[in-house]
Amino acid sequence: MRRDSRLSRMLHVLIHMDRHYKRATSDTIAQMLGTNAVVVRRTMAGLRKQGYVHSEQGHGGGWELARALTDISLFDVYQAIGAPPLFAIGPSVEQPECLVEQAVDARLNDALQEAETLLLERFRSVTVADIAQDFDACFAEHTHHA
Amino acid sequence: MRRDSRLSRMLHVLIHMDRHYKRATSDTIAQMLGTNAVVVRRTMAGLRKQGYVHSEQGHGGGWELARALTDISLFDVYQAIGAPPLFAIGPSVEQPECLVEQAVDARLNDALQEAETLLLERFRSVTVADIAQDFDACFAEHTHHA
DNA sequence: AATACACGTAACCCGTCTTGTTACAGAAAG
DNA sequence: CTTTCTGTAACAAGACGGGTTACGTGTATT
Repeated sequence: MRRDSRLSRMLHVLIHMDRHYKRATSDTIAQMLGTNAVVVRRTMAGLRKQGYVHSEQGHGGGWELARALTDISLFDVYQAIGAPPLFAIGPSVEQPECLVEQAVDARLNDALQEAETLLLERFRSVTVADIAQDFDACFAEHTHHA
Repeated sequence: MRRDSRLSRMLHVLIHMDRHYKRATSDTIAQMLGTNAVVVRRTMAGLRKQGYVHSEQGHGGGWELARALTDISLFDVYQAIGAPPLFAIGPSVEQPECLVEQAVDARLNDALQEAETLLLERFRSVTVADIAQDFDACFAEHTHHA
């Protein structure tokens, strides 16, 4: 396990759910993602809390979209999974006493902050529907050549 | 231990070495960084291989700068420690078969790539000497008010 | 020569975090 | 009342940075 793949996975599943004519069970979704049902429930819990998806218990239950993909941005999904840390590098301690270390961390945090702002800005400006469109275009291309 | 702090630590120590009139031992450096001598040697090994610092064994030995801080950028140091992964998030698999997943990962990688480019650009444009100057300014300010 | 000092490196453990897995309780449909 | 679901808790696995011990090697001092 290297990098947190929850964002990627949730985007992936949201698009599949949009294409799925009926409720999808955690098991069905797990097979799509190549993982397991418990992981799906665990990760989707955040999306449910934010009202992006809805789950029904019992026989015939499962998951379904509660909002249009046009109303869900990558940022929304990122927030819904708990806004995990974006960067794998950073300063060593929170409040260093050493002034040299403070100067180092200030510069480092500046650069990281800039990158984070840009990244989250991109996340905000892209909806899951945009990605679904990318897929549609790619799929059309794919079948056209086949 | 959350985020990789090697870059921060190496920048920190390079500035201290520039201020240090003589060779610094791994133990001395370890105390500055709040860590231990073996970790220092391990991490500094990368800087030595790139020729940014030089180490001398035996009695009276230790570490010294092999280049001016003006000639070492944050990017150089980042590379020297092995260019560890910058991001803590990312796609789930390398080459997904699912076209939906491919579309998701493409968008995600686009955004990550943009952020990485920006970050490394900042790293390239800042020298360790720049940070040392920040410290000097801050230190002057500090003693002035005291 | 002997000793003390300091780097070089391998080996191992620990803490943290994501992910996978098992187990079990609750709810809804047949 | 059994089957099919979700909802959680609990725990193991794997990865990775960092801390620690141990031991080898080179160098100056005595």
